[in-house]
Amino acid sequence: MAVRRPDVIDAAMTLVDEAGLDELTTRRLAERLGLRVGAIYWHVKNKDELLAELADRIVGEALTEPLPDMGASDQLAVTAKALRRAMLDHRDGARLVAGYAVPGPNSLALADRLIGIARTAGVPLPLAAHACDALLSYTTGFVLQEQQQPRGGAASGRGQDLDLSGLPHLAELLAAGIPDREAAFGAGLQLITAGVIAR
Amino acid sequence: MAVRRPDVIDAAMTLVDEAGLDELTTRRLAERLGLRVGAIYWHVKNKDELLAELADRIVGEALTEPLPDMGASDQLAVTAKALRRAMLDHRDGARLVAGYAVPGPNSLALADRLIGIARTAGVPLPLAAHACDALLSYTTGFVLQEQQQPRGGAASGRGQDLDLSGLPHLAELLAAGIPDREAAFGAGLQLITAGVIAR
DNA sequence: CTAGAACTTGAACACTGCTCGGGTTGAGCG
DNA sequence: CGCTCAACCCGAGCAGTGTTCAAGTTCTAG
Repeated sequence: MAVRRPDVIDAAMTLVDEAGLDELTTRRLAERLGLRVGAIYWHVKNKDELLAELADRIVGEALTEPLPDMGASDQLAVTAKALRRAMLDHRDGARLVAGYAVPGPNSLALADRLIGIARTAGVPLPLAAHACDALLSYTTGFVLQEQQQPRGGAASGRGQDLDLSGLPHLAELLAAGIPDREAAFGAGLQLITAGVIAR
Repeated sequence: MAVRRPDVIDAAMTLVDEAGLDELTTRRLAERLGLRVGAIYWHVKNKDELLAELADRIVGEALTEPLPDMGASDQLAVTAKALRRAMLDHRDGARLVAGYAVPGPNSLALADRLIGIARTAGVPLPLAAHACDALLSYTTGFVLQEQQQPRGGAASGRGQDLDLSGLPHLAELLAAGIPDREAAFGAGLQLITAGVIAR
C-alpha cells in the first residue's frame, strides 16, 4: 500500500496534465498521494529531478512510434511530428522538455535516431548533426510558442487591441486569416528536411 | 531623485545580466534601487509585466541592426542572427523571450520585417508567414538550448558519465568533436532560408 | 499656499521548496 | 517467535517568494 517512486512521478504527470506546470507543487502532489510534503523528498531528491523525469518521459513517448518505410526526408518529418505530438499531449509539455531535459536517456535516443536517419541517406556526419539540432530546436521552439497561454502580462487585453500601424504585412496576414498551426508546423518542417537531403 | 519606471526596468535588466533570471526577485530589485519591496508595485503592476518589458526590450535590440543590400536569403539570415546575438547578450535572454514575449511591439515589428523580406523576394504571403514562424521558432529554440546551464537535476554529474551504449551516431559525433555553436546555428539557418527562396 | 499627484514605507498574507529528527511499518532471518 | 534493517512517513519549521494596502511623505502645478 505504500507509495513508490513511479507512483510519485505518475501523480505529478497527471497533476501537470490537469492543472498545468505552475500548479505542480510539492504540497499539492503530496496531498494527491495522501502524504505530507516531507514524504515526497524520500522518493525524489529535488523538484528539478522530478521535472527532468517528466520531461524525459514525454520525449520517450515520441520514440514509440515506429518509422515508416519512406524516404529519409519523410522519416525525419515523422519523428519531428511525433515529438510535437508528445509535447502537445501534455499541458506545458514543451516548457518541460525545453527547460528540464537535462539530456536524459530518451532525449539522447531521439537525437541518435535523427542523426541515423540522415546518415543512412548519405548525409555526412557533421551536417547530420546540424540537421538534428535544427529539427529539435525548431520543434521545441514551435510548440513552446504554440502552448503559450496569455500570462496576464502587459497586453492583458484579449489580443484584440494590437497596434498594427506600420506593420503592413502582419495586418494583411491577419486580414487573410491566420493559417492553422498544423499546416504551419508541417511547412517549416519541410523547409528543413528538404534542405538536408538536397545536399 | 525619485525613482521612475524606466529606472526600475533598467535595474531589473542589469540584475538579470549579472546574476541570472532566477536571481531577479522583487526584494533584490528594491534593494538595488534603495527602496522597499512595496515601492516596486507602484511602478510596475506585476512581475510578469516587468519580465515582458525585459523580453521585448531584448527583441528590440535585434531590430537596430540595419539590413544589408543583399539577397533575401541573406537578409533573413542576418536578422535571425541579430536576434540570436541580442538574446545571447543577456543572461537567460532566450528564456525571457520565449517565455514572456506576449507579443510586444518589438516582437511584432520583427515578425513584420521577416515577412516583408520574404515577400519582396516574391514569396507568397502564406509561405512567407510560415517561414517567419519557422525562423523565429528555430532561433529561440536554438538559443534556449544554448544558454541552458546544468540545473543540477538528475544527471548531476559533469556530463562525463553519459551512457552511449546503443547510440552509435552520438558516440561517433562525440569522438569527432562537437561542432561549435556558431557554425551549427548558421548551418540550420541556411537550411531554412535556402528552402524559402527556392520556391 | 494649497490640492493633488507622485512616490515611499512597514507590516503583513499566503504561498513556495526544502530539511530533519523522530516515528512507524513490513519483510527476511536466526 | 524476536530481531534487525531498510523502506517509508510525519510534524514542525526555516528561509524565501510575489503581492497587497493603509498610511505616510515629498514634489509639482495652479
